[in-house]
Amino acid sequence: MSGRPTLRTVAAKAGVSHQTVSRVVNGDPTVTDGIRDKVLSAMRVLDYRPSAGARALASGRTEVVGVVLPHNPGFAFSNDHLIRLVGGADQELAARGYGLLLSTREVPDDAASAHRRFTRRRQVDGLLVEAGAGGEALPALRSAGYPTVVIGYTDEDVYRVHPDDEGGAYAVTQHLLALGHRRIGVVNGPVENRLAMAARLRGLRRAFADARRTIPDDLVEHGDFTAASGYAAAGRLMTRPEPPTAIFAFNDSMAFGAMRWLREHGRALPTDVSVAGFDDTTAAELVDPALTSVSLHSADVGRLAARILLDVLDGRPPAQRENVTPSTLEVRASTAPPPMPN
Amino acid sequence: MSGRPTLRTVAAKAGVSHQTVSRVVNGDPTVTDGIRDKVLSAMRVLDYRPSAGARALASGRTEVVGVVLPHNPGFAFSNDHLIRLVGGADQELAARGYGLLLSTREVPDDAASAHRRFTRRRQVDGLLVEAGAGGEALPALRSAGYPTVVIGYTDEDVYRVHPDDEGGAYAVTQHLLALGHRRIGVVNGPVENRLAMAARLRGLRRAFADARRTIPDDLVEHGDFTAASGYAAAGRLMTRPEPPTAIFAFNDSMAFGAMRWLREHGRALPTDVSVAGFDDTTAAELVDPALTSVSLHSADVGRLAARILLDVLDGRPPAQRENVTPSTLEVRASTAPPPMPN
DNA sequence: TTCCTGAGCGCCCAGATCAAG
DNA sequence: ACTTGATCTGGGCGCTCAGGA
Repeated sequence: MSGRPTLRTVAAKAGVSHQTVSRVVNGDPTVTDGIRDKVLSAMRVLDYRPSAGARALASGRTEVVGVVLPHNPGFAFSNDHLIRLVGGADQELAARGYGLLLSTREVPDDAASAHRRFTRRRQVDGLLVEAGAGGEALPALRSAGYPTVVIGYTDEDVYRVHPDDEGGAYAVTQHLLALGHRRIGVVNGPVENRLAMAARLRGLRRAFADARRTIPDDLVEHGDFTAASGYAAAGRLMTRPEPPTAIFAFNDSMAFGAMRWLREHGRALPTDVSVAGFDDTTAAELVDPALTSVSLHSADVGRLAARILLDVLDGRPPAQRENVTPSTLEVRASTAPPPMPN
Repeated sequence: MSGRPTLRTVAAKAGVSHQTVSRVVNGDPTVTDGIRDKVLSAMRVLDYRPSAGARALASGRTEVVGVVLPHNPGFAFSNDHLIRLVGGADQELAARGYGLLLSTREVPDDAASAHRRFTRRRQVDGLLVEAGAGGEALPALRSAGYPTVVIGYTDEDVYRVHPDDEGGAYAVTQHLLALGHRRIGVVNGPVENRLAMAARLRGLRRAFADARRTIPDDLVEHGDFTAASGYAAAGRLMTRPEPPTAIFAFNDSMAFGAMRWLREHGRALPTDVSVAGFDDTTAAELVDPALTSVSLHSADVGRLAARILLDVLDGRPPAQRENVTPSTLEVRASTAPPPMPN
């Protein structure tokens, strides 16, 4: 006597069997129109709502996917990226009637905790895992039989989706070369993201090669994605005997740090030195000069990852494991031709 | 023959009844130690995992709460705020064994859609709703019997949690007054957020009153939380006969817009004009000069909202409907004493 | 074809049972 | 024989699926 109507309550009211009501609820096309109307109006009158729990129990599917995100404030991934990722995934999942069970994870912590929250209770049909949040747990997930799509880069042989980091870096480099820059300083990212960083370096090298220019190999510095590390890297680059005329930082935060170093040391932006970033965070267009950066279109990444997972769940797995979404160069005021040598 | 072990499988292996296994799983203290050990080892050997669906069906509770967020890129709420909110809520929910089902919502859209995704299928025990994402649907939710906690401001008589906007605005104003500013221009936010904006105005007025200063009532402009509107508002403020010496924008984006206007019109920051914002987004410390702003400690807001919802679900509802989390002033380089009149 | 019937899915709850004090 | 505490038994939560009418 919980009060809520069930399939059978509705069936009794509509004068049909519970199974017929089930067919109506699930949009079975073999239901006669007259019966369907009767059932629908009974459902409306009783304010019937199906029970996800009962359905999950009987069918073995929950129609919910788990999303595992890293959650380490101010490090590695921008909040902009994460929230757009989730928004895109949610949009795609909602369109197909799926729910999104979220688990954030403090990144240095017990390895498998976030996934286990889902899989230990069998509340999800599959998983979307941000690479930084749990690449190391993938074998366990696979053996547990959970279809998984990784968002980002991984060595594991799983479905994965990532933005076109190589293409983005290519576009930045090409843009800087076209402006006339020859000595381009690079602020590389941390080893935790070595696969994404490798892709960006490939794009950089390819752009130099296509322009038939030799890449100055003494101009790569490392940072850890924080503004402070970008500041320090800019200092190291600019105090070399032959400093660069442009700095390409592998994320926006480091680019902002580099801009700060340059301003504090009397360089005019962008006339003395150009700066470009990566990720196109909201801050990029708010700083002065606005930062040229690569937009990853994070919502598209989330959408595609969700679509692939749903396709796998529907039994039509995509042909390729690795899927790439386009990224685009956003040219803003922070990049300009290098100063004339005189 | 799905393969997965059930309570009864474990029971058979351990030589006890299924109900005893259930008691072990649920931590019933009346289980004898010897039996508990036998059951636990059987569970381990069989890799038993409880089925959330079956449990939900039998108990009527899902141990999942729904979180409804607005999702309108670049407007009204910063991504920083949202993601920290969710992170805090998730942390609290996870600690009590609850899951977090997320639904993002494009804000101008069909009113109740996001909540209905949860409630129509009865997959959640309660809801956390961002005020901007669904205040208008609250009566419907309440009548449907879903315990709900609103994050933000609302006129409805529901549990709600919001940061101390009034205190934050008080702190900013007091800070500016202490620096010597008398004419403080205000860039107010949009009417959609009128309750939060009213709280900030109260803080502003109280600070003037406590300092025994009269508030210049001709220095309030409106914006819509975008940088462009902050830019325009700054223009209107600074071209008055007696322009302000400081601008207090009711969010960071508008503050950035104001900074841009000031720079483009030859004002030195902060020596000619001070600027303060609200929300303390990541961009605040990346711009130059770094922006003085009010930190809302969004994760704390999310945590408290989750805790209140869980308390309601546990049958021990808090005494008060309205709950406020502290916000703090982050003083940075964008605020300084006004120029000496000469 | 369209609809119906019956048997579970894996769990929780209530009441029955059984060992001890 | 009469509590008290630990364990067991049966029924049913609301749905889907297979097979029959």
